Amino acid sequence: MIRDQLLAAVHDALVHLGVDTVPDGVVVERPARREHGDWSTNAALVSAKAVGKNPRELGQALADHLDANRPPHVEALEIAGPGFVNFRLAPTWLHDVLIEVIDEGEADYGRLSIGDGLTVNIEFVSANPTGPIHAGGGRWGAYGDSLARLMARCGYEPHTEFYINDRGVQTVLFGQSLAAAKAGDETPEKGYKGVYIDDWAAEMPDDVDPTTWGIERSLTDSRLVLADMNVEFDTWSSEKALVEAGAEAEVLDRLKQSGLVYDKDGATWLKTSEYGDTDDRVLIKSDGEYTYFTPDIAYHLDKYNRGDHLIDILGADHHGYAPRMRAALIALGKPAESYEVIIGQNVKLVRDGTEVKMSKRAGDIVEIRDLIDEVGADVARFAYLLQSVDSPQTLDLDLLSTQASENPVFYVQYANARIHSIGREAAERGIERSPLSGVDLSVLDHERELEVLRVLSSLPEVLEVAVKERAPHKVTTWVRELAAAFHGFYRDCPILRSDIEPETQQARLWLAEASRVGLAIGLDLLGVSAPEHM
RNA sequence: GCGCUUGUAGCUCAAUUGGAUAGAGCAUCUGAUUACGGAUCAGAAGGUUGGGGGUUCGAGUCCCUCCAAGCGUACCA
Repeated sequence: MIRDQLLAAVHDALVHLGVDTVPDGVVVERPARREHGDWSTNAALVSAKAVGKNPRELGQALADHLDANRPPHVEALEIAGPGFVNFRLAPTWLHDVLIEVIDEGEADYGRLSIGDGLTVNIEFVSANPTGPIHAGGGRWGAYGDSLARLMARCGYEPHTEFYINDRGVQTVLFGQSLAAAKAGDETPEKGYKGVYIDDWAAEMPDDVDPTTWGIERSLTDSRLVLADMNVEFDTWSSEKALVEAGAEAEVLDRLKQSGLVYDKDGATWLKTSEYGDTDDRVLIKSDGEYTYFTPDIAYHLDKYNRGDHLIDILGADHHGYAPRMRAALIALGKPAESYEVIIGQNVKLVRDGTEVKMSKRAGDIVEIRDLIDEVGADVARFAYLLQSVDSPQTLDLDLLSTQASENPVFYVQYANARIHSIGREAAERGIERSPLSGVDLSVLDHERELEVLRVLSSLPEVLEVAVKERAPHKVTTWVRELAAAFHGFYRDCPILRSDIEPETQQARLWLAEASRVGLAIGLDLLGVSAPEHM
């Protein structure tokens, strides 16, 4: 890749100029501003101190040396600002990008190997099976699924899981609430209320265990709505099954071997404070029951059977949970860095200008189902992935539905539809793309054309940063940029118009095809469809 | 009180993880269509990056300190 070639040239030049050990901070990057060239290096700024020169002086020497030994495509070099060396490249480097995109195609362009085959277990959503998933939970579905897709493209082997808390106090209460609703009795103390309880109770047959039936009803609902969002899990893990297989006792034994288990006040504790937790935690309550924590440790241990690296995606309301789980896993001999927790900030839902507080028990929830039915899966999913999970998200339900047609997702999908429209129109006129190897790409020199290629060229870098930072929203940003570049190209560079030279037409047809490939890759990573018509 | 996270344009959010003049969308205003889909394109306006201090060639980004918001601080799950 061009970037590596430039970096290698910079390294050589630095060594030639007496910088024996090139600092790690030396990079080749894309300048923020076009007038600063196509690529730029901070080498002189970072290395100046080591050789006792001022940055501009070193930068000039660097530029001179690189000018005398030009890397491929480089047309001009200049020194700017505090000592940046800027590379100006001939458009040929972008024509090479087009060839690369077409050759590698949807399946392989931007595919990276940085994951090196590491198996990663990603758990997300894991909403309690005591009701429908609310619109806030949809964020984790969209995020987790896209993260898995992103990791798969970057050389990891992700395995996605949904943990089902299908036993314990809450599930019993849920069953009781269903039974009460069916019998027309009052909701039990701290029980579950809401329209869905009444609806489900009405569906419930007479001769079933309400808890078991209710959990299954809830899971069916969750599976369907997640599938509608294009979110699929490789494994649905049942807490109940784990417990019935004796996993708690087993994990307790293993924990005891760490010497960190002790009894106090009639309860059994794990000394999680040994590994960074603020307090020790209870494994077995004084009434003899396991806490939620114990089977969950067993579950996390179990997940290592399906991944060498664990990722938990948790809402901010569960962030306090991470230190104790990490401590427990360390106690079990797992490397601290093999357990990763991603804390996502919660979603705030606004309707009629006021926040909707969500609680399953109070029955006041906005279901993800409602959101999808109202705005569509693509709009919902794109909206979730529009921003970083580090920042709290405000979803204005009114805005999302009334502005559905102005949603950025349509802007991107429209670009795709236009490309397909060109294809249809070309077919109708009997115009075909001739083999790329015979097409003269040098005619692609319009700024609009080059901009499309520039955006396409950045995909590998975007994916690298996105996967390292667990930030699929960067893919969203990129795909919007690509759509913008394409719309600009489409507007200013006609392809099928009768006065367009055949050479130009061929090159532009291929450019459109490369754009299609880029959009397809980006939208697929986001789990959003790429319709051919709109 | 303590801990985690966040604070960027009127609104919703970006910003190549320390780079050059902080960018998009929406909303507002102004332009563009004998065209392959106008769900488009171009432009204007909008900012003391919550306040203050520090680190260095260089800070929205790192450190300290205030301010504000969200979340957490169970022998609940």
